[in-house]
Amino acid sequence: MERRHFDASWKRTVYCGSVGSGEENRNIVLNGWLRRRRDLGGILFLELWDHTGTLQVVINPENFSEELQEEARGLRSEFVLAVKGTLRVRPEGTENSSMPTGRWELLAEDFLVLSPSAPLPFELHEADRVDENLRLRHRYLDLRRDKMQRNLRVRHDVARYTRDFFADRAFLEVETPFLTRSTPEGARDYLVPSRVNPGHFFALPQSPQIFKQILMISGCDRYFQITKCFRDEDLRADRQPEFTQVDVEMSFTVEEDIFLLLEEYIQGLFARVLGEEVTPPFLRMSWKEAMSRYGSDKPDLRIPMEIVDLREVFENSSMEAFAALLARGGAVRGLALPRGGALSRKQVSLLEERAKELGAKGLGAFQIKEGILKGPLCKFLDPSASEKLQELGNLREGDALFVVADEDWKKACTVLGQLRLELAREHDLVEEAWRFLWVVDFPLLDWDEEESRWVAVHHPFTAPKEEDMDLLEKAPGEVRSRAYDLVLNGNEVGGGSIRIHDPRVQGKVFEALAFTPEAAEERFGFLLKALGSGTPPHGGIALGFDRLVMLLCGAKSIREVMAFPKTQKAQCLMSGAPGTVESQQLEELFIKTVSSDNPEKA
RNA sequence: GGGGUUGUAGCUCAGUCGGUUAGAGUGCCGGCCUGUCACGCCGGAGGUCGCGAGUUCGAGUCUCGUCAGCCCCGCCA
Repeated sequence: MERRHFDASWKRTVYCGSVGSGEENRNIVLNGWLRRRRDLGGILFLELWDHTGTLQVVINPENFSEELQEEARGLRSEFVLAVKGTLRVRPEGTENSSMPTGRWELLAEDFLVLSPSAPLPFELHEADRVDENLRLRHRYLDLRRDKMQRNLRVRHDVARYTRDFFADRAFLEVETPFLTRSTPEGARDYLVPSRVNPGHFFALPQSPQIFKQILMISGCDRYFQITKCFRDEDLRADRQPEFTQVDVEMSFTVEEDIFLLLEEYIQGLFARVLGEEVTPPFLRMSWKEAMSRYGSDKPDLRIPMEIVDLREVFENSSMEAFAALLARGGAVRGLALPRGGALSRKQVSLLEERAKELGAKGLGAFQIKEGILKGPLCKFLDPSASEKLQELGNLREGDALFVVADEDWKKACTVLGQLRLELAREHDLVEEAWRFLWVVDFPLLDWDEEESRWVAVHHPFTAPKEEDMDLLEKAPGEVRSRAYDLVLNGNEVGGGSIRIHDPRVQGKVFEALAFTPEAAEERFGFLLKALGSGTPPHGGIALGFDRLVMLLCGAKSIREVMAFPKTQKAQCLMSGAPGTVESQQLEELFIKTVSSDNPEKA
């Protein structure tokens, strides 16, 4: 027989998932992958899949030559087929109501195998239960599933909406370079050696921060970009070495403009992608309040548990360690767990262990059982203190209260903040909702023990609050910045700030960061020069695009919404990146490696 | 760098107190079956129990080490 091939006559006339009423009895052609096969001996049913869905194909041997019957019996999972035939309503009683196209089927008249497939390493319909390792190694198969196709499509929809949203509001999309200069502050850079400049390196951008500020100085007025950023740090479920940001910057702007713009953006996004309503304005909360009440700078407001101050209970109690700690300026904080009274001694001691792991010196526990407050610390509390404790913790019958004391107020809060998250998950206390929050008034600087100097909490170009400027020299840790984060259900989905537009202020901040004028000149000279050439007040925000898409998809990890993500060791299991290179390539770059496999143990 | 957890057939898992030939479901291969839809029925192949030591008469099981995946802490301006 003449060898047939994929010519124009075999091109699909309709997608598998989009057949519908009004098309009955038409001749159609489908192209797709064979998802399932049910061979009844005579009649043969195929489920043909493409990214739009699946349609049942009927192969009745009576309509086919011996040769094609034989070929049909040899069809296997994920073969790529073109099928010609008549679309028809299924015979009465054979409809499948659990299938979107279950009223129809294609009565095949001819088919062509376009490509065979080797047996699969895992079954596609069970991929959600399969080792992620395996899915990543065979990502082309993993992505050939409705769920992953849907995630990719949501991602596409978010990107498209984003582009339209900002373009409609006179934002200019500008590409900034990937081959750029290493920035000493912040995350580790990915480095790229320059062949034509021996011994010199590019760095892949951690964010387009400096470039977008320079675009403002250039008079671009409003800029946005959906762009990759790179950080060579350890990975998490919501962190990849390369990730995508929606980067936004505006000139002649103040915080309120950014909040309004982003709230409108988010409202439209949720309406468009999920058809759900979220209503601005979003709650705003100072960093200090967030830390104090939730022990986190990205509190999950779906959890109805709050950290409380127990100073009043313990400052005059006979628990001398706590009283002394409080007198020295330390903190005693508590977190109530509804129905935590039922926790066993073992469960409580596991929690105590966990608190220690998180850096607490210990964990005090109270439980109310049958109207009586119980716990090892009870003996230090007189009746009024005991009452005060129950009142502050808002304790009811059957509840528990956990107490952490620490010299450092922040430490006490963050330990309880982490326990809050873990307890809420364990005891199913996380409400179903979209809870947005702006966290504002971040500290500008944070003391770095290792380097024994102040470092920027956000980045070194964040503007300090005008009213805190005079603290910059006296009490750097007290200075608040004009930075803000957008938080959704405990995830930081965006962060930004009003930037410094006065070169003198920028100089002072560099000074506070212990950069000598020479070091500042060496590292950021071009920015300082630009700042001194007519800089509009400006500010902006960067949204974590992958995280946003993850939340919209209801996914547990950003890997689920990235086509080709990397593992925790920053490897691509499919392509095998990173890999070794030819020694000639290294020579060209004037690079010598110390040891090819394990430099640390060499 | 640290803590936790997982690793047994292609895949998902079971494997008792250390005991003879390591099982199930599914997939794969072969046979039967003309309205199935997770098709059904019958048969078959398929194992470096992650890897390496050790204890023991005997190790999938116990001990130590090691590798890999994932989650978390540190880190992520």
